Amino acid sequence: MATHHTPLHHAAAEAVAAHAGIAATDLKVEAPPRAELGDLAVGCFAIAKARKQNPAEVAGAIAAAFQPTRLLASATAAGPFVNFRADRTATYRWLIDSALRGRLVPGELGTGKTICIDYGSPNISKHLAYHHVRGTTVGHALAQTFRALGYRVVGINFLGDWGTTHGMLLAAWARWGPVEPVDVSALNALYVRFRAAAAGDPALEQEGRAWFKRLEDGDPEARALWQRFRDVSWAEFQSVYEILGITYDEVRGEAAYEPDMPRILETLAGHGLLTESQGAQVVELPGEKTPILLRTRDGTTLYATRDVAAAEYRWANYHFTRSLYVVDRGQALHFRQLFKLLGRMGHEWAGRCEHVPYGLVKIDNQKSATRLGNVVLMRDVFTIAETMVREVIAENNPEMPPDQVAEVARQVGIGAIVFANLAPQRDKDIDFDIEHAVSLEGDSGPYLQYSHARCASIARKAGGRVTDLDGIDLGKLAHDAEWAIARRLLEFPESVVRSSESCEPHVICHYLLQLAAEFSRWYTLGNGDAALRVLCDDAATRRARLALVSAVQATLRDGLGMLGIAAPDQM
RNA sequence: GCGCCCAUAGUUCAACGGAUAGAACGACCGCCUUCUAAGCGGUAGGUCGCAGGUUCGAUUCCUGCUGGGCGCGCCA
Repeated sequence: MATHHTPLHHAAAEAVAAHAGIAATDLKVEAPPRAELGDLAVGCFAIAKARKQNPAEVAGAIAAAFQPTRLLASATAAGPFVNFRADRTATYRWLIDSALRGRLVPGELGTGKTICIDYGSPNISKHLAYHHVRGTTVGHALAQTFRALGYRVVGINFLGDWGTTHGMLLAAWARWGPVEPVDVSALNALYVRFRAAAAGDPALEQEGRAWFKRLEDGDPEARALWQRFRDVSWAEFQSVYEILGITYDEVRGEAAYEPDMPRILETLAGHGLLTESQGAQVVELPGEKTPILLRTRDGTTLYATRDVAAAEYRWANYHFTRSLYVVDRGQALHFRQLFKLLGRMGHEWAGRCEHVPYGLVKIDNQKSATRLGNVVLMRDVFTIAETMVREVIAENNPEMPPDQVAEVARQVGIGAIVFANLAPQRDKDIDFDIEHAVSLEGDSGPYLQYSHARCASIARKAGGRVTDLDGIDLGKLAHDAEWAIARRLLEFPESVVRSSESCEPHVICHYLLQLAAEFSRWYTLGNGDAALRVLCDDAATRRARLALVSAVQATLRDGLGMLGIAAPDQM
């Protein structure tokens, strides 16, 4: 079952379906591997099999029977494939018009559907370390992508503001505090010191657990201190999210679910799911070697318990179509168990919950972790990236005012980092390398931004972007390099949809690299031949090319927006 | 020990079961009288970890193996 996201794909599928006695939606329409084969291809394997015929014969018959349509000019059989050639002028019109109106992607796909995305979700009182950038940028990219497709997105920051680690911090404060000023760095240092001391001292660990128990029991001193730590942390996190352009729709930490704990445990007991094991309350799950723990022998609740409450809250409030948890792969077991537990509790929506795992961000080939103290701060990496980029911007734009240089350096530096984290498949581990991450050459965020800036530059020189196609003769787009761009634009909707379905922002990253490359190839032709430039002498040709440039610019801007990357007009 | 994930060019990565496996970086050769060279073209570079299986067709799906990563009740 395939849905076709452009009228051309739809027309190609219909053309084959009409002669094959098969539904158009069952046919896959793809781009042929080489331009000389055609613009759209449909393989006849399934049809041939059903008819017990040779696929090549089927393709030949279908191609022979083809009647041109408004968008499709011709069809030829090549082996088992029917390859269609598009009517270029009609295709340009649809593509450019759609792109200019921001309607190239099917913006109605998610109408009436809600997607919850839990991402970022750091622990309070700890640094936002560089390795947090992966989940934060992936989650944000998914949120932006789903929004572009018309879904209602609830971006959730499920702050890690509860649990034993926070008891440890209180214990550390009681021992070594108070520290002034109270900021995340000071709290983080206190926590690291405590973990180091506790490593050889079980009594200290017990002290931490006791403090969490006090916190959970509502001890006023513990609560007041905890609240202060939380406020300080959130202010710090927000300043970093601002750099990334992220705003959350719901900031609701684990602590918010504290009042639900007794009810959750009662419900589980009521279902006869809860059993006792070594003093703890657990639930045995089918197919799992180890049970899921919901209550410690000290009587405190656990991550899993609060996750159950949060999942129920989200369902009750949002009735999501999908509820995504963008969390590192190391927690795969936890989520598998959590979702099984939700299912056993009778929640039919448990199947809508998905763990969206991502690989590690390693530093010098080592796993980075706050409790180990070997962290690089996200904020510091941003600053370094910005600084590295600023020189290049200033050098290449001598007339640009200093404020603007600083602003663009920020956009490009951050864009480089974000892209570097999004471009590989989620599953892959990333070894952090600032030189590579901030590289301005080759496949990178800045390459995309640069391509966009070139489009904007042309439009500036031409006196403005094209905003509608009235009076423009798109038949003037006669060069194959221009058509190559159109073919690529045709793939944008499918790429975005696939990216959303698989929760893989890298699909969009690679699509945009290809689009930018097609544009750059075309652009460079103008270096050798002034007649091939957008701003050529012939007014009609110039306007048609300008329209194409505007479509590319809009698509790059929209695509970068889905990735959470800024698209400056100059750089 | 058990479970999950990964393995493609020297390196970093693509390839929705289909047509001649593609980019980038690095190397080498070219293109600034350029609409921004942060760019473009070209050359060199691959037994798609190994062995089976399913299929008309497998880098893609299944099984086993090897190598690496991560995880496995009172952290999150």
